[in-house]
Amino acid sequence: MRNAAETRGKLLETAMRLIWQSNYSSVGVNEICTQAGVTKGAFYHHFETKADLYVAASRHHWEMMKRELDGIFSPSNTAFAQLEELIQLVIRNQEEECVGLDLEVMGCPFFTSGGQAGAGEVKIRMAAREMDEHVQQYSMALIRNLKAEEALEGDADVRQVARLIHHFVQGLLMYGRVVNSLDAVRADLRVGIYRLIGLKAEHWVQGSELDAIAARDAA
Amino acid sequence: MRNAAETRGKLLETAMRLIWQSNYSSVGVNEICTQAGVTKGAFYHHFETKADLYVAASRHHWEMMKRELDGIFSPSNTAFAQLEELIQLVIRNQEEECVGLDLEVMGCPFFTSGGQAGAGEVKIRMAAREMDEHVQQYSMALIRNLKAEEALEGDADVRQVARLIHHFVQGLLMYGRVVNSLDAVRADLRVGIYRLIGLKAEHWVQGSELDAIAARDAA
DNA sequence: CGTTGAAAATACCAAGCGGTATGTATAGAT
DNA sequence: ATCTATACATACCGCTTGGTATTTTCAACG
Repeated sequence: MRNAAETRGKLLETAMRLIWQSNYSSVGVNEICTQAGVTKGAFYHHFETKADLYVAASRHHWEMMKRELDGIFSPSNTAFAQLEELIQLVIRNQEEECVGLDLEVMGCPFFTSGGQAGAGEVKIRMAAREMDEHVQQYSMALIRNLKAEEALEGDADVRQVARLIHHFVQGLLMYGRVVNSLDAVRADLRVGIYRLIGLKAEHWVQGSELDAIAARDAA
Repeated sequence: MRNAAETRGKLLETAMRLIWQSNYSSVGVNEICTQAGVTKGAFYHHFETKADLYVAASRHHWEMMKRELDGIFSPSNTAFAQLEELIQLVIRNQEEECVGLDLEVMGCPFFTSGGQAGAGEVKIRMAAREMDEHVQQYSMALIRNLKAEEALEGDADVRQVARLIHHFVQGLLMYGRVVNSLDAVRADLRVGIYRLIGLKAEHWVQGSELDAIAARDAA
């Protein structure tokens, strides 16, 4: 027909973008439609409710993030490279999402919405939970890999450390959003993760190495 | 007159409670007034806008939290006792706020709202920032005290570690809210903080000691 | 070509939003 | 007793909300 897939996709991406910028309850269906260049008729043809759109948009967004993550967690990367690339992905993601906006940090769309969903909005909370579980699987894989390379102090519970990292990163991104500073995120992201996973001191990347990384990234 | 202070106080507390339960943008002025047993005329007599009420409610809430914190950080407590009591305060706060609700974790009201405030709602973000700075002062004091007792590995930047803890706790509380489980918070709160501050292993409270603490608390 | 069914547009709804205008009641000073 | 400023109540404003009902457009198929 008149390209239903494209209309649907536009709604998904527009919704995620707008909700990410502010929040679920303050973004209206009308605004989503307007920004997507679509009428309300089209909206309610594709989605039953606003909440359903949000759930679909969450999954859609995850599919794209998953591709990036799978690239990072390719077995062709060492555990250290995986960790480093993951750290930089977090920063880069924020940079990319914020171009053209007066925000420097957006945070995580799933978590942000899920964490503020009231008792009523069960679907929203469930979506956030779903995403959290996905992400934690990747964190767990990373920690296992680091453990295998004997890069960690002690022998922590893999699942727990994965959660700790998750909590920390989410909190940090939120903080970055509150103070509206990506540098605030950069300042704490790496060291927080290092401390939580108990990375042996000899593997800490810092100082001149960081400059080298920055230079390589710029190229 | 007809007890303006009480009316104002009721509005402040009701607003904080409702917004905490769901979020700033989905709680209406009407609902706040109804729940507070006050009419809209009274509301707009005491506050210019909904945002102003929120800022006032934030400060009001902080005043009460400050009292609790000052008790914990009394010089009559050792640094270890301060840490321990702080951990338990976080849990207890959540327990108390949730009685009668179908939520197990509420998170932090300032941060939750501030982190989701759009680019427009500057006042809300500022309020969150204000509260964050208050809390971090206490965290910094704690870390300095622990450092003075030589309880920490290495010599980390006090201010940074205070931030790390802040990020972690906020993220954890948010997570607890998403999965709606206070046990999820209990499971990770202590160990996350220990790892971030680099508490020497010999000072870790765990296992049987935790049971003892629980028993003492129950009494 | 005509039919059919998905896709999309238009118009509309009751309910709620934040905020205001105006009126009334009451406590305290004169 | 009167006056006044504060504290509150009522009614209303224009606008937006999520959602629906109805109609129109259009591509694919027989």
